[in-house]
Amino acid sequence: MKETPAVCCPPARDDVDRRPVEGDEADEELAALAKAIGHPVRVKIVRILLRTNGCICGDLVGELPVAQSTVSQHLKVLKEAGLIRGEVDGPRVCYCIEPRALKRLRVLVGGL
Amino acid sequence: MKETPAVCCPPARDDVDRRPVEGDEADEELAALAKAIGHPVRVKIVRILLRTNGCICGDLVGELPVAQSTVSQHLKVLKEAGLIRGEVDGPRVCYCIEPRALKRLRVLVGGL
DNA sequence: TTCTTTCATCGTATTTCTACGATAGACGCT
DNA sequence: AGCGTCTATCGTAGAAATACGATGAAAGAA
Repeated sequence: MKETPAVCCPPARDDVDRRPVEGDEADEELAALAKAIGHPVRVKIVRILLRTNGCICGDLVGELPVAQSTVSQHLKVLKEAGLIRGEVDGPRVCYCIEPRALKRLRVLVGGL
Repeated sequence: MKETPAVCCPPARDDVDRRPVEGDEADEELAALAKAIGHPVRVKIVRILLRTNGCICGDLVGELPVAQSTVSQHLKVLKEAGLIRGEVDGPRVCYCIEPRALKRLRVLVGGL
């Protein structure tokens, strides 16, 4: 009954995001978020993390057609963009989506 | 009264897009679209083209902090991603948004 | 035709991205 | 302590992105 650690992935807060949807800052923000998901492997990672919302870890490597170090790099890109979060769970690391960032991306794209 | 040529920018068709929202193809598609807007200057270009929906031309260069050749390159990226369209109007070129592609991007991001 | 304007393309330099294998650190287990 | 597992980081190599000035092609104006 312990398929997924479920250590991380806290329940999403659903408060309102008051940051502007356009302007120079929003442009930079949108560009950065878009760039982060601007790679097929990273799209897949996001999808996997959403699907297994109990957020898996290095099982990602098994699901993706690239080497472990490459997956780690992509995870780093997503993390630096704020789209995911990693939490150490013993010897492994549990990644999960940062729902606020994803929502922000949707808002910014929707604002176009 | 002829601020903008208004030569291109046909009225947007609003038929339904039946392509899947996930799967390998959708992943590639989303990654490509996201990558295209994954640069601040290109975000600005998209915004300008949306605002002046009568689609302007090289006035873009005046609005952006980069050289003419660089703007041209960014326009090429957006065009190759299918997000914009250019139509020759005498000596100048009139660019405008491809609404279907933008909608597709929204759908794909929304599908995450 | 010649000049001017508008834009794309070329050539180039610099930076960033992508991917891999190898290595090292952290942790649990024996 | 020693071992195996998991993951990040390093080092490297090749590809792609970004930016610029210079050049060229196309169209209208003189």
